[in-house]
Parts: sequence; C-alpha cells; structure tokens
Amino acid sequence: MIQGWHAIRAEVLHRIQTRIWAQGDLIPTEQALALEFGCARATVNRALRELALQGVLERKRKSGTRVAALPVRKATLDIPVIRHEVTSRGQTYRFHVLSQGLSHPPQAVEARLGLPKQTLMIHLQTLHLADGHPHVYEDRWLNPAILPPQTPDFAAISANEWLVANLAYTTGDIAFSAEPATGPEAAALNVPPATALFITERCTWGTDHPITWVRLSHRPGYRLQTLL
Amino acid sequence: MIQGWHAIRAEVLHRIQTRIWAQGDLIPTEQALALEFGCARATVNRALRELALQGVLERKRKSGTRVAALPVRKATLDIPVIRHEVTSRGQTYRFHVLSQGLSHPPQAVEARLGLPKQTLMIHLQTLHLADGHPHVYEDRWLNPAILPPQTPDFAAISANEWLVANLAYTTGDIAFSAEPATGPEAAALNVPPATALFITERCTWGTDHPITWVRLSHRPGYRLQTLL
DNA sequence: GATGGTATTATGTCTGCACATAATAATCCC
DNA sequence: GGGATTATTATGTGCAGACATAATACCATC
Repeated sequence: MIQGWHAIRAEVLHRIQTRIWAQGDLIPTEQALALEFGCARATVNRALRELALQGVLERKRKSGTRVAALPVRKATLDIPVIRHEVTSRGQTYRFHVLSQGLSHPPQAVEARLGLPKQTLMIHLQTLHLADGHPHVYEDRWLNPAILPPQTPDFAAISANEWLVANLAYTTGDIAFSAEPATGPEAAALNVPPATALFITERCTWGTDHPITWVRLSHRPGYRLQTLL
Repeated sequence: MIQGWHAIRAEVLHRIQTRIWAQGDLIPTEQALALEFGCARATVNRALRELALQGVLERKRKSGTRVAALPVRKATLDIPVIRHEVTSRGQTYRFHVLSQGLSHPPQAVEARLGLPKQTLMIHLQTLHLADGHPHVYEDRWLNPAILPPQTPDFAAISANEWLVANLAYTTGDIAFSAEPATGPEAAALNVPPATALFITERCTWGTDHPITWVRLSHRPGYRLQTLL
C-alpha cells in the first residue's frame, strides 16, 4: 500500500523511468490515480504538482497531465551572501573598500536599471578576502535615492549585507558568464591580465525604484555547483 | 477581504517588505493568520510553504515560522537541450561529432562517476553550431553499460538528446566555472588559446549505474541568465 | 542539579467534499 | 458548411476537520 504524497511522487517517477508511462504520454487523471493508490485526489494533486514544478510533467486543465517530452531540467542555485559562502567553508572573511564615490554610471548600467541619463550613483569597488586571499572583486553601482539621509558606512558593513538587511525582498535578475580579467580586476585579484574569471552580474529592483547593479568577479578556480 | 493563496502570499511578502514583520522575527501561527484572513489553515499553509521554498521564510515544527534572517536567495535555472536553446533564438542548429571512440577516461572522471579503475567508456567530442558558428564544444564520457546492444548513431542524434529521450529522469549534479580554452577547445570553437570560456560540467546517474560525464565549453559571450 | 519522561504546540500531511476555471468536444442555428 | 453557443471534463483551488510528527517546555525523580 502506497501512502503519503512523497511515495506517490516516487511511484510516478518510477513509472516514468521504467517507461510504463513514456515521454509525451498522457497519464491517468488525478481521480483515477487517487482510486488506484487509495488516497484522496488532493494527495495525488500534491505529488503531480511537485513533479510539474520540477519539469517532469506538463499539466493543462481539461487536457490532463502528460510526461514532458523534452524535459527542460531545472536546477536551483543558492545565492548566499559572500561572507557566508566564505565562513561556511571554515575560512575567515574580510573585505576592503577599494574606492567609493559619486559618479555617472556607464550607459549599459543606466539602461539595465532603467534610470534616466546622467543620474548620479554611488560607485563602490570592494575586494572580498577569504583567509586573506582575494576571493571576489565587486564592482557596484548603487541608487542613492534608496539610502537613508545618513549614508551607511560601507567600510564597516558590506553593501551587499547592508542591502539584504535593510531592503528585504526585492526582485531582480542574475547572469553568469566567463570573461577575461580587466586591468582593475587583475590587479585586485592578483592574477595576470586576461585570466578567465567567473562573473556574476546582478540587477536588483525594489517595489518602485531600481536599487543596485553589481558585478562580481570570482577568483580563478571558483565553481558554482548544485544538484539537479 | 483577502482571498486565494496567491493573495495571502502577496500580503505576507508585503508585510515583510514594509518591515511589519522584520527579519528574524517570528510571524503569527497559521491558525492566527487563517483567522485574520478568514480562510482555512490549509490555504495559509499553501502560501507560507511557497515562501519557505523560495527562501523568504524559515519554518520549523513547533517553533513556528520566521522571516529568514540572512536570506539565501534561490535562483532557478532552466537547463535546456542545446538544440532547443539554439532554435528558440531563431537560429539554425547543427552538430558535428569530432571524434568517437572507446577508451579509459581520465582519473578525475572515473572518480566523479564512482567507476572502478580501467573501465572502458565511450568518449565523444562534439561541436554544436548555431547558424553555422561554433556554439558549444562538448566533451563527453558515456558508460557503455547503459547503451542498447546496437549502439545508437550519435552522428544522427546528439548524445544529449538520445539520453534524455531514452533514459528519462535521472539524478545528477551540475557545476559552472570559467576556464581558459585548452588546445582542442580553442581549435573547435575557433578562438585564441586561453580565451575565457564558460564551462558547464555535468554528472548523471541512473537508479543504479553512472551514466555520463559531460563538459560543455560555451562560445565567448555566452551568458546564463535567470530571474531572481 | 542533572536526567528522563510527559505535555504542549506549530507545522506537516491527509481526507472528502465543493466549486472555479480553462480547454476541448458537441451541438445548434443560420 | 461555418460560426457561435453550450456541455463536458481535468485540473486548480478552497474548506473543515483530523491525526502525525518534531521540537520545545515543563516537571518529577534520583
């Protein structure tokens, strides 16, 4: 006897893996499965919903549920605060603000954040260190409009942490790429120019205003990893 | 009057954003919220569960639900089949198998897949093209034990697609990094040696056997992007 | 005071039922 | 035949109530 939505999910997955239900096939209705498994429809629904979220099944009202034909696998990445990423590996964390100032961001940044031209923004360049070694070079543009009258001391608390602590829950997007180290990056990370660096680029918006654009250049050897 | 779990989720998020419930705070119990919103506890549960999945809330039995103090943002990436990635941008897709053979994988690959030493594996090197231009260079090791007696023709169907079509639903892990182009990569992608390349490395297991190890070297300029 | 059992509590899950909604199939009318 | 209307159907969501489970708080005992 199968019970619990976990078990049902497992059973359905099993039937897919063993091709009892092949890719593209329509599987029985929730009703039918509930009857077969001897449980309520809600329980079957819970299991199937989970699998649909994962990309294994495709569901449509009235049409029914089918096994995804060309499954787009979904991987979930955790984006931790840098300090956590470092200390969770048992390393000590420090950071230096390399430069801080008010200036006009490059056009690309303005455009990405949807700001009018010639907006003055806070420009921060920070080096994050793990066990004293360069770990990440951070290049950040920050919308001054979202800061309190008394600008926080970003030498004491990193901009990243100040933001997550003070602007809870924002939307945004994130992109990963590989790029050759520019001059400042190479100097900060202490690597030869044009070294292959893993780049994280993030844009963040609040409910009404753009907040920040940040580009993280990770030390060589950095890997972003997750389970499928 | 608030109704629907979507609305409840939005309301809770709003209260967090406006600091009615600050970070680290315990929020009211499902009971209490259900009473306040005039709905069933199950509905509140649905909304809170969703937010917990997203990393906004942390829930523990008996302790209650609290706003995540240092939120680990979770980003979901779609890992499409390469052909889809290309054609969905309106480009034409082709691929060439550069080499195919049976040999001993490097020790690192054996170890990652948990195979005994000196196992013979199928080694495939493939170049994927978008509009005729190199898009991804693929270096794959494939466990022959999982193939049918009659080895499929990987010149006709890419190994990637053959696998998703024939071995539905597997587990595995995936890692992203930046590395300088090696000789074969540079040659295949037609870029100077040591160019910064975005690398995807994936390991896949079936229920009992390891299946494949694959390393994808993306053309310069490639970005992996998602919403937060 | 330390230790181990017990009560309490908030979330996790399940059941059965109901209605809503979207998409398809069937039908009717011109 | 063609187009608009009406059923049908499978999933989406809701409710009220129940028991399970994990974690904590409390208390009795040694």
